[in-house]
Amino acid sequence: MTKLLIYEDNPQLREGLTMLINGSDGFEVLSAFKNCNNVEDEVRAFKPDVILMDIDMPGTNGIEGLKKIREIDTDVKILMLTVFDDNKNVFDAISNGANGYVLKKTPPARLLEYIQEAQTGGAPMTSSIATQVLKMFSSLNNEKGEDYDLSEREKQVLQLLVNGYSYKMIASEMFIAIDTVRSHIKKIYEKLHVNSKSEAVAKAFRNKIV
Amino acid sequence: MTKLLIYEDNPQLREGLTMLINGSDGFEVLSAFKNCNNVEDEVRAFKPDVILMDIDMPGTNGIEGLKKIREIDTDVKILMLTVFDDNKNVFDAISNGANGYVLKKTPPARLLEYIQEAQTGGAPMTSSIATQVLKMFSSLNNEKGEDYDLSEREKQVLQLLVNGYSYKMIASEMFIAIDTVRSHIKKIYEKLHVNSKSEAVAKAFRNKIV
DNA sequence: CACTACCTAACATTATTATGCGATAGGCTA
DNA sequence: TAGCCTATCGCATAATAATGTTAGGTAGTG
Repeated sequence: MTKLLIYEDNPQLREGLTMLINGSDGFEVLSAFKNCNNVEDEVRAFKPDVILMDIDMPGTNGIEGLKKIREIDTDVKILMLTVFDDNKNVFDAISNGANGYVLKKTPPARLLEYIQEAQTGGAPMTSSIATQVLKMFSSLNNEKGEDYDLSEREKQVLQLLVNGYSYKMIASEMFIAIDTVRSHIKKIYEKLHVNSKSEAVAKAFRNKIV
Repeated sequence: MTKLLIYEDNPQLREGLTMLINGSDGFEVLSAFKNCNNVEDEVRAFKPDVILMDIDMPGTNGIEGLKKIREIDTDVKILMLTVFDDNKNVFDAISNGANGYVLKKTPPARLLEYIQEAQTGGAPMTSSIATQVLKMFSSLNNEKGEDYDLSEREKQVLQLLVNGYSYKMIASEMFIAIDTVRSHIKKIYEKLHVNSKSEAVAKAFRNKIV
């Protein structure tokens, strides 16, 4: 028997969800609340298996509720419910340990499947949400800032600077004179609009040039 | 009519998938291949809507195939098929622009739904895969390296170094003598096991101390 | 061909860093 | 209370880095 708590401010939806779930074999709604103001106490008292959490609620919203719950319980499965596949909320929900994220318009039968999946360790997501997640993921790795038009040689020098090499070491590593290293670095500083090694290194990291 | 290409080395599964999909209204398998050796030409020739791509194939594997396709076509939907929800592959697939990732044991009916979802811009995922993705996501933001036992004051100094401040500037910013700055920095270098500003800055970035 | 960008190199000067040694003072704790 | 850590400051010196200027050779482009 899967035991649930529901947090949803809209009375119709709250009632509807409760009836749907209670009318299904193997599911039981322990209680349903219209806000998260006492979410910690409630979770502690009811010890649910799965929590359905609306994102958009007056007072303590769903993300806040999620955080509060995760402070006292890292095991209970939390399924976020939302009307929109809004980028910011998806990100916040995920980074705060939500187990799934589904749109409210999900058909009842599918919703029950999702609850089941969440309980057994899955991470059910409406596919439009999943798209958001994938986009965030790939953008995380591909966000390269400007590359400042560094020439090949300049990039090599910068890379060595980042690795902590001194001018002397760079010169010997690249088989060029130390004065040439100076020239390159001067050019790099101009292009990056900096005027010290550490600034250049910092900029290299921030813009993922390295 | 959704037009598909299939890449799958196992003949039984390849035939099975083809028959399943061709036997379903609205779907048509244009062709099925046992490896990705000529994937670019094939995709250009057939112009499919969706590609089913096995991960584990001899020769060019599914991830390589994915990359090759993405070089010539960023629109076609690519659904990765795999036996295991293996962390590394999931990550690679996602960062290279896969549109979905499903286990081979997915029931046929569900697989057809997934294909449909992928075609309409969704990102279908088996929920165990989604769990992987969420874990990766939250770990990305929480991975802090060692903090090297820097004192409060030392962290402040390091932060300013990262911001490109010179000793002089740090001194005036922190209202202390430049020689004190020197002392702090010497201590920081000892703790980080480095011996130059740029190395310290690099280490700060790498270990997310800043 | 003139122009531009890049890589190379040298010389000179000043500024900044790195390092060593020493010292005072406050706070914590065994 | 003695011992330890942190934060503060000073002095001195050697090593590096930053900046300015100049310049030869190569390659590509309008």
